[in-house]
Amino acid sequence: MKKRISIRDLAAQLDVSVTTISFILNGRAEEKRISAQLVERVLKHVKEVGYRPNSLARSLRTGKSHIICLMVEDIANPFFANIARLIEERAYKSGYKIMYCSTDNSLVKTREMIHMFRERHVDGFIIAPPEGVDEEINALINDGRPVILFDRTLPQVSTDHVMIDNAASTYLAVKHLVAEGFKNIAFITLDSLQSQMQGRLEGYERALREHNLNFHIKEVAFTLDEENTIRHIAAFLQRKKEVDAILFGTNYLAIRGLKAINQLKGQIAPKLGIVAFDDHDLFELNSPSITAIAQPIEEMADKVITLLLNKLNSLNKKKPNQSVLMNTKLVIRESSKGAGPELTVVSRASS
Amino acid sequence: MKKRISIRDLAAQLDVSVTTISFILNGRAEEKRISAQLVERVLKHVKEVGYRPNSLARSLRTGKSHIICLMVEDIANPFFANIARLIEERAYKSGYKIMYCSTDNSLVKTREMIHMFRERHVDGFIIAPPEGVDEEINALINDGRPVILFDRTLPQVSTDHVMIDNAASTYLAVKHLVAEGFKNIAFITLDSLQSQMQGRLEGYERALREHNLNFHIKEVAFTLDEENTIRHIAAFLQRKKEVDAILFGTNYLAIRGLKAINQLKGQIAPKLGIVAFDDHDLFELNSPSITAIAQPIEEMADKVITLLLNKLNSLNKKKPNQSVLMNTKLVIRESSKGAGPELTVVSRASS
DNA sequence: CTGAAAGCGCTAACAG
DNA sequence: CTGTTAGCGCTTTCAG
Repeated sequence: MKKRISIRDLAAQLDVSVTTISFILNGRAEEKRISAQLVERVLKHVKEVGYRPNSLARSLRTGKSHIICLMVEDIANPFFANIARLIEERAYKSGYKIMYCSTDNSLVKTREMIHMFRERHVDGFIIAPPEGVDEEINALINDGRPVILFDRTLPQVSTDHVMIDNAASTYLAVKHLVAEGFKNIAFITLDSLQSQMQGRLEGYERALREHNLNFHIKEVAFTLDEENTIRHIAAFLQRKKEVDAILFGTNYLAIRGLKAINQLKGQIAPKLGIVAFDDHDLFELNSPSITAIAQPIEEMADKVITLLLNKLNSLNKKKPNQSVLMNTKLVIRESSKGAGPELTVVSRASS
Repeated sequence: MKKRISIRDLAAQLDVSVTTISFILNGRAEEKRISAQLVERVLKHVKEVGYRPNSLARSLRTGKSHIICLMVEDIANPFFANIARLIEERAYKSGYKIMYCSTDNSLVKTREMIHMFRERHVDGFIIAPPEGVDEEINALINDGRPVILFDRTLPQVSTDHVMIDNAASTYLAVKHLVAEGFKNIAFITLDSLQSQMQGRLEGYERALREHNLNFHIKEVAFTLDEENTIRHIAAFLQRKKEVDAILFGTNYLAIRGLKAINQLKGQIAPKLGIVAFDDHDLFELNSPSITAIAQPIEEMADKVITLLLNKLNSLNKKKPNQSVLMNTKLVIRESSKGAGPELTVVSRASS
């Protein structure tokens, strides 16, 4: 209804030029040697009429928006939701707003999103990228828009990264299961070539090889819905009766796997060792409580936003890219307790 | 690096006026009787050079943005994360993008957010509002920006709503617990005056009153962190030894409550009846599995986005406001099984 | 069918 | 210190 007030109206009402007002509003009064009393008069009036500059116009003019785009695989996934929350909080404190969106790991959707955010002059990007968007992301970087990648890398893209040591995480988890006496450790993962999943697979295989144990790998199609994932996992477990422990590659695979195991009660080994990737609020309550590889979510969020703000504040100076590799923590609970520890002790600690 | 191409460049390259290109790009070629062959030439070239109109400029000019703002209490809360996900998906299919943000139930933050989104010409709002933003939201509505409220109402605001029947939900949950033989049913809730929490409280009280049972209400401060919430709940349960069942007012209270109960093993009644508000992925896996009041998330997301799109498509026609009240579903699992059903059967079914 | 031109609201170079 | 003015890139009216 009511027409928004513009800087022009303000100028007319105050009998001052728009330039002056613009300078005052942008904190350049001193620099431009505008009298303190005028500054005060303007500020007072601005407050009275509740004027707020149109940020769209400002953005169009300056190319800046104070908005950061956060693209994750699925905002309903607790890992991403929590990290998004923390990033939003920290960004907000530094005067930035966050626009987030889910990529669904879809190349097409991600491309479209990148385009649309770029058009809207988003200042920087934090992305957990699907495979294949290397080109678009490079275009972004060449365009001078800072990009931080997290959770996974992209082969062709060179920029700041925040990652966990996936291979070391699964490696140590498997060692733990072996130490607990498990012999036939399965790895239930996704059929994904993404770097983080490949890393997890690598750690699993390396640990098994070191102990001369057999691989039991089940790759679930990424596109499968919950119900079908459960069915596939259940079928796998029924077929592989020898499996005595499972390492799950992602948080939702673990949950779906637990449901599958639940349905199979009595049909499979009663005391299956279990380790999940990503911790979960309810894992400690489960019986048995579930051992999990916990990602350092707070530190990751912190690092990601710090790196981005740094880049944002030193746009022209080409700094070398930083690649941050973080350690996970194996939270040991009841689900990975085995018959008893083996005697084999291996001293190699990291990947 | 590379300068973005503008409609002006296009016009020069094609030796056609910007107007013509603009019309063609906006699908008004026919209406403006532009020759099919010219249309084709332009479209072909646009595709070749990969031109994409600057949506910021377009937005500044038209006042539209094809962006919807979704404000929830906390995007890391599974209920909100899941509904956000569904809304995003459906909006996306209709050509709208979603910007979401968490309000933290903070009045100040919410106000600021509303201002900033309004400035950026967001087309419509979907809000789960904190108390006290009535004024800002009314300003939005008066400004012609469609607003849909969900999860809770605001006393002073009249617009479309999507809500569940909170009172009926807790009422039926309590009846169920009573039928299972529980006598001292506690309600652990927030110290919040928000409509949805008040509704839940009301249903609880009504059911107890009908059965002449004692109230056992614990209001946890909204601002408490996880650890302290657990401590408060534990203290409450230790003090009230007579409590034999608990109804939790929100999903995270239920989780924190379960953790408290877990810590108190042995110190309190071994077989506490439990019902949670909001279902959760892992509730069916818990032992005992947890009975929950499940909100119809998909239907809610559907309804919310449908209502908003309707409003968006008929901006001037003032339609009467729609208030949608949805039913929840009590998913009965092991945690609410009591000693045995009582003989009392009450026939009133809804609130 | 097409072109010129007027803004949307703001910033900032330039000229007093 | 302050005002004029030229755009940012697009849509749209109005006049060919």
